[in-house]
Amino acid sequence: MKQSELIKGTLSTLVLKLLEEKGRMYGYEIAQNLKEISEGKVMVKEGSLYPALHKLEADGFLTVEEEFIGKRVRRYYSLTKNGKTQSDTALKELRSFLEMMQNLVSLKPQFQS
Amino acid sequence: MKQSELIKGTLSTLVLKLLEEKGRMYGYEIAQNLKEISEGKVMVKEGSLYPALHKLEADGFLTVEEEFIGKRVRRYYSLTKNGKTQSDTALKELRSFLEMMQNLVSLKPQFQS
DNA sequence: AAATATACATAGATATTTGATGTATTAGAA
DNA sequence: TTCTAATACATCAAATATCTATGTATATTT
Repeated sequence: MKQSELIKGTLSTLVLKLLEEKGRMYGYEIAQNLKEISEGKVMVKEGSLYPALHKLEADGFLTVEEEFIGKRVRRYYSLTKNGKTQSDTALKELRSFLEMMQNLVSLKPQFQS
Repeated sequence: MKQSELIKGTLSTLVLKLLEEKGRMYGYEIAQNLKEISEGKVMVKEGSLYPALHKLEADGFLTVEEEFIGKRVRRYYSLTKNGKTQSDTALKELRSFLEMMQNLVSLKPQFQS
């Protein structure tokens, strides 16, 4: 099992969390940020990130504003009201899941049936 | 994001861990055990579990012994030597991943760039 | 001038899980 | 005793999410 395979199902939640904290980010920035704060462990690929952003937008969780930096476009994303709600829900679920998994992988034999 | 979606990529590792602890289990037993120790949160479906077991067997990580309980067959699985190694490796990776994810979802704004 | 970094995008391949369906035995409740 | 639920295996089609690869173009650094 590759480390990268484990991230499945968590990417959009991480994106929502980042946007909740930073307020406004563009795709490339999100990828760099995830890489930094995970110390190189979360290396999200463009083929994962951009479709994920498009889906979050289509689901009504993000709004986008295009800005030109010189001639190059940047698509800045922010949370909608529903996005804020979704972020809180998803984070709660993810934390609960992580706690349970920690519990499962650290169970000592003597605590089992 | 459904809780159940988050388990992706972790099922075979959980199976390996259970087998390492219990020594010898059959499929149905594994499913029940995961359900119990996760307090109903991990409800592995047959369509997930049996293919996963077959794959682990095909990869040389598990051996199987068939036993008849009355007329009903049970397929008991155990770790091979490679399976033991794989179990240790996968658990180490999973624990490291969980630790990192815990860190990501609990980061306070003031600790970010 | 060339190489690297920034910044977006999509298509096809891959992997895993789910839902649905199937077969059959056994145990317990009505 | 008959019906239901639990036990125990299995497979297939569909859905989902990610990765690899590829593409385009601008900006910066060497």
